[in-house]
Amino acid sequence: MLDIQFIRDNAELVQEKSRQKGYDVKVTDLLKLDEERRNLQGKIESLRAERNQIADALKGGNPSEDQIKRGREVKEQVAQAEALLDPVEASFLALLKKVPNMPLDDVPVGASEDENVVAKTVGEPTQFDFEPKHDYQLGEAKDLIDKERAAKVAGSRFAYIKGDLVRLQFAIIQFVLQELGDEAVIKRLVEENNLQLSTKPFTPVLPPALLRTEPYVASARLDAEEVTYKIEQDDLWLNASAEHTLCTMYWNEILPEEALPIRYIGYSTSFRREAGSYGKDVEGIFRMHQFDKLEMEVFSTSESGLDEHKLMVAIQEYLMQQLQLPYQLIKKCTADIGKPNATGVDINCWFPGQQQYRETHTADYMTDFQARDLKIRARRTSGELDPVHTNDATAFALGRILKAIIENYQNQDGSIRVPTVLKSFMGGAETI
RNA sequence: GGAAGGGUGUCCGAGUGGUUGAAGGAAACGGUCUUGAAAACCGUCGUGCCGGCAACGGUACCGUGGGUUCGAAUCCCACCCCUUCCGCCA
Repeated sequence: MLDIQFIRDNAELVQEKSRQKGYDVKVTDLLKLDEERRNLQGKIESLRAERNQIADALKGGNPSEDQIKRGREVKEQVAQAEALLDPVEASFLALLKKVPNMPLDDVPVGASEDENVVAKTVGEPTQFDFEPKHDYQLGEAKDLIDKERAAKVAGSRFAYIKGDLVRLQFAIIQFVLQELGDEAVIKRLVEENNLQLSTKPFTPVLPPALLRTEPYVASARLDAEEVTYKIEQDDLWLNASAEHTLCTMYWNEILPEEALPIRYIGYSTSFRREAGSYGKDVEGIFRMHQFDKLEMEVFSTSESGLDEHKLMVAIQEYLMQQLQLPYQLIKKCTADIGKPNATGVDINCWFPGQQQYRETHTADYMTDFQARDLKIRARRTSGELDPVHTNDATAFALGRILKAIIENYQNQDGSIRVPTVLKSFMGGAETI
């Protein structure tokens, strides 16, 4: 959530920026409730002070009938005042939670994803002297993807990924862990982008794939039950991304400033109900109920949060360039960055089967919005406590990136070339 | 699934209904000592909210939510979570 003090001090700005994000919150209503709440709270607190004084005076026991009577009266008054405050407090909190994070000033203002801005295009759409095929055509022909049998067993939007395609996935994982675990790579990207950052490499993490409601809600990421699977029996949700179980890792903790930045590269299977997207992308492995993902998560100080975001985008581009995949860098507009985000970038990779750029990566910078709810704070060397800043970003969503490789690296005979940087992890194989 | 034990501050850990925002220890910070460091010694040291320019004052918080009481970390009820043992299983 946003800092209420910030909202009090910047009511008009908050109203305007919320509107830009498509959240029609009534800031004046919120502030009215805030004032009401503070008034009631003041009254309750002075009544409580009186109650405490009475109790204090009676320390040691043997109170008289009169004293007990007076104590009871004040107690009754406190209860009445609290009963008035409770609903006000509840509506105040509900409204406060509706306020989205403020977009940074350079986020393009737009009403829908159509107004996202292409910041740059790297590489050219892959050229073929034959009609390029889709992932499912190539994958099914070579028995690398079997969705039909998966549908029999698990339903639509599931697949058996097989054979060399599995080896390719593990090659990508190995490659990413190698690059992100290499301080020299991080250092180069930090320097090339003029970032004031530590060169600390990313620590690989295998997080749990399920999480409980309470931390999930606190992460501000459980906004739509349509996208997330719930295990009713056990109050557990299947994570829709490793970021959900990574950002909640330090829930309710105070981290020493010296520990920051904390940089993780998580690997987890991700589950999505895709309830709102019936009929969309039903072919191939672009939009699945289950896919594996390598996800970066960084906890940092407030000063370095934005640079950490830039570093993560630089890493995404670096990885795409290493795989020599053509892509566009998309600056998401206010309507598309999402409620907890201050800024957001997508990478859309070129898919020859569809002849278009489609989203394969996203990078989210939440400033302190997420950490305030998660109560993750940094103990600064000055002794102050400060919510940390959080960033998450896709390294690779394996389903989509496998599809991108299959389609961009296809030969006319249906074989698929192995990207150069992955060959060493594929036993030197040239094609699959 | 069966049984037991626990959730207290940055961490460990004590806590008899009022003198407890909470002993003691560790860590951290400041200092004394030292050529320097360590050790030793002295001091400081929870968080949120409200009010105040501030010093500070008020209030809440001992897993969560209720209850009893003039007064609850402490008593009662419900729930959540963790650990250990047995069973089952990878």
